[in-house]
This record gives sequence, structure tokens and C-alpha cells, in this order.
Amino acid sequence: MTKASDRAYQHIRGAILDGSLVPGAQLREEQLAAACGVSRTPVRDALRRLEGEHYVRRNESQRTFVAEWSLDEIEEGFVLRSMLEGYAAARAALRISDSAIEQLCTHNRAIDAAAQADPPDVSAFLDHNRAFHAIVLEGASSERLADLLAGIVEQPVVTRTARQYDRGQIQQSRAEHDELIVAFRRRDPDWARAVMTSHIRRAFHAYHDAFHQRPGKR
Amino acid sequence: MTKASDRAYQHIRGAILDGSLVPGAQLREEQLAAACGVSRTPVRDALRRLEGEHYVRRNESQRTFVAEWSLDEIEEGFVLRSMLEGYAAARAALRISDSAIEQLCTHNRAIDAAAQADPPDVSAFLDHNRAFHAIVLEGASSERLADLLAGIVEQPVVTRTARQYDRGQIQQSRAEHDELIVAFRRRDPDWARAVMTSHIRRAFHAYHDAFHQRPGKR
DNA sequence: CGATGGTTATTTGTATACAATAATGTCCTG
DNA sequence: CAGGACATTATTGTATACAAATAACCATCG
Repeated sequence: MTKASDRAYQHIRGAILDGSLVPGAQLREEQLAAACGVSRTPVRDALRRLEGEHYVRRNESQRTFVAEWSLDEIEEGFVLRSMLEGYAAARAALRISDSAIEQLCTHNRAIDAAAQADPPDVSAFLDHNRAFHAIVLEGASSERLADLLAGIVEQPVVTRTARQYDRGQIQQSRAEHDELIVAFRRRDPDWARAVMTSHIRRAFHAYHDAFHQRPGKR
Repeated sequence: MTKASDRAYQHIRGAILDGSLVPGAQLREEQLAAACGVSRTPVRDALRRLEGEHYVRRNESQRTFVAEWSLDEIEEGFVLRSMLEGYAAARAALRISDSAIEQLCTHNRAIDAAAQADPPDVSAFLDHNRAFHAIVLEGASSERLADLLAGIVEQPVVTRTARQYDRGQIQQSRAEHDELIVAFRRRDPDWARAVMTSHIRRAFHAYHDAFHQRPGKR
């Protein structure tokens, strides 16, 4: 997108991700336009894009709201993500370049460092974790698959989960990444798929524990 | 969407599906606006929507073209569709209502009739086949899944394939649908998934035969 | 007191004018 | 004649005014 419409997109998306726009809140084009310093036209573009990426929803009379997620919908997201990202890992096992595998190692070393920092550097973990998964997806070299996953992965609620990861959970992620790297080195698509599926599945349970079992604890 | 923007969407989408807008053709907003009898604003909305559904693509300088599909991309579409629609069938096996199963039977009887007509009524087959798959997806009761599949299923090239189905292929489809119905009656998600995966996979080979092996024959 | 109808206010949809950017063509120069 | 700078044209992006649709409000009636 170009300048103004991109600015609106970043602004609104950022506000949703950092929680200043809460789920269920109504988004008025004129108000957003004022907040972003642009006119309604690029705001409308941004809202359509955010709707496609499931950050916002529109009701039957075309009014726009920050998306609210039920537990069922969130779990369904994790199931779909594990299926698609597992498939991505399988494809990547057969296609990823050695240099890309090296990059995976680099990011995973950074994740290890983030885990060992005191206190653990969760923000660094999030960044390198994101980069790690992006490289895997890139290695799958399927635009269509990347497109499907783009609409699933970035849920504010999921990001908030990972933000609460403790040292042990970060180390566990790192270990799973390491196993994936070995599967890649062996060019074993079935193994890669299984590791990735399990990795995502574990993330779901981390989310579930954090927000539905014993919220706030541990 | 509302009136004008919906009209533009239908018009452009229809022109792509019936081939009057060929893959690779550039779409100019002003020209489309004139053709649809609306202004550029709703045309822009329609193009964004069609971009999300992969009917059109935009190049790096924001110009829009009718999407072109490589063989690899088409096969990838079939793979993803078999995976997701297989999962939909598995979910549906555990959730679909008896009355929905009855509807599936009705549509499949209509497909049988279409196969036995002389000449086979391919158009009726396409309609009832579409309805059949829609009911399965409905039975899966996952909005998110429905959303992902929406962006994959309706490829002009795929529709063109099915339009060339002969009597035997229609009968084969009907038989696979019947087996799926039995799997639903037994509430067996694994069976349902396997049948659906196989069903889609066969469709891919029908496409491949029709357009890449011996075009026009059989 | 609740429901219903109509009036007002709010919000989104559309058209249009103008600005910005990319593509195209032309003319000069080596 | 090739290549490149510049002017011209084509195309998309943005702002704004107005129209249409929807929701909110209030009064009136049962």
C-alpha cells in the first residue's frame, strides 16, 4: 500500500495489537481518519484489509468492530495452523536451502540467549520466534500456503499468550526448533511435519493454561 | 456489500469466470467503472475483494491484472483443498444433522439423474456438486475453515475442467459422495476425511488429464 | 409501563476533483 | 542506431462533498 493507506493500516493494527482498541469496540471511519491524520478513503482501504486478516469484523449493516474471539474459534485457529504449518514444514524439508537452515540456527541461538537472560527476554524471543517461523514458511515456497497462514497466525490473543512465556517454555520452544532443524537436515518431511504439528499443539495448551485454567499464575 | 460495489464485484467476477476477461489482462479502474455504470470508488472496493479471493493480482506498482495460474500453483491449490476439505469432512462427520444428510442424498440423486440424462447434464451436475460440498462445509460448522476454503475452491480453471466431465466421471463423483454419506451416517471422521481427500485428489488428476496430458480427448 | 411510530443524528456509500506516481514516448547525444 | 534525460500520458491514490442507510432517540398511544 501507499503512504496514507499504509499509515492507517499500521496505526489501527497497532492499536488492536497493543490493546488500546479492545475487542468489540466499534471503529468509526471518520474518527480513525482523524486519529491517523488522513482522510476516510485510505482508512476504508485499511479496514477492508484488516477485515481480510480477521483483525476486525463487520456486522450486517456494514459497521466495523474489533474482532472478538471465542475459545472455540481460538482453538480452531490453532488446529488449522498446526495442519497448515505442519504441511509447510513438510514442504520445507524437501526445499529449504542450507543457508536458510543456517539462519534458522542463528535465530534459535538468539532464542537460547533470550531464555538464559535474567529476566528472560520475552520480547527478543517473540521476534526471533517469528523470524524462525517465517523462514520455514519461506522454505516451503508456496505463496498460496503463506497467504492462508497469514490470515491465521497473528491473533492478538495468541501474541499476548507468548508474552507470558517463562524461561522453561522458551527453552522448550528452542528444543522443538532444534529438532525441526535436524529433520530439515535429514530432509525428512514426515518428521518435520510431526515436529511442527506438535510444536503448535503445545502452544495451544500453553495458551489454554494461561487464559483458561489458572489465569495469571505460573 | 451494497448496491454499486456489489454490482461491480459481480460484473468483474462474472467476466473473469466466463472468460471475457482473460488471465493476464490488465484491469483499469476507470474503464471498469464505465463498464459497470458506477464510479471508481466501488470498483476499487470490488478489486480489493477480488484480490483477496485470488481472482486478480496486483503488481508492485499497484496495477491490477486477472490472475494467471501456473500448473504448480493449481496443483498446490488442490493439495490445500484436499487437506482442508478433508478436515471439514471429518468435523462434519461428528456434527452434521440428519436432515443435512438427507439434503446430501437429495443432491446426489440429482447428480445421478444428471449423469443418466442423454447427453449428461453437466451444468446440473456442477450445481448439485457445489451444493453438496457447501452442505458438508456447513456441517463442519467452522466459519474460519469456510473462510479459508472460500479463497481456494473457485478457480476458473477448475470450473472449466469439471465442465468437461463425461458420464463416467460424474458417476464416479456420485459414488464417492455416496460413500461420504455412509461415513457420515456411521459418524466416522477418519473415514469421511479419507473419502473426501481421495475425492479431491481424483478431481486433480481429472484436471491434469484434461489440460496437460491429452487435451480435449476422452 | 411497554410498545410503536416517526424524527433526528450518526455512520457508511458513492461520485468527483485533484494530486502523486508509474509507464510511455520523444528527442537529443554519443 | 543505441541509450538516456526529459516531457507527456495513463493510472492509481487521496481528499472532500453529498447521498443513502442505519441506529438512536423521543414522543405518543395502548
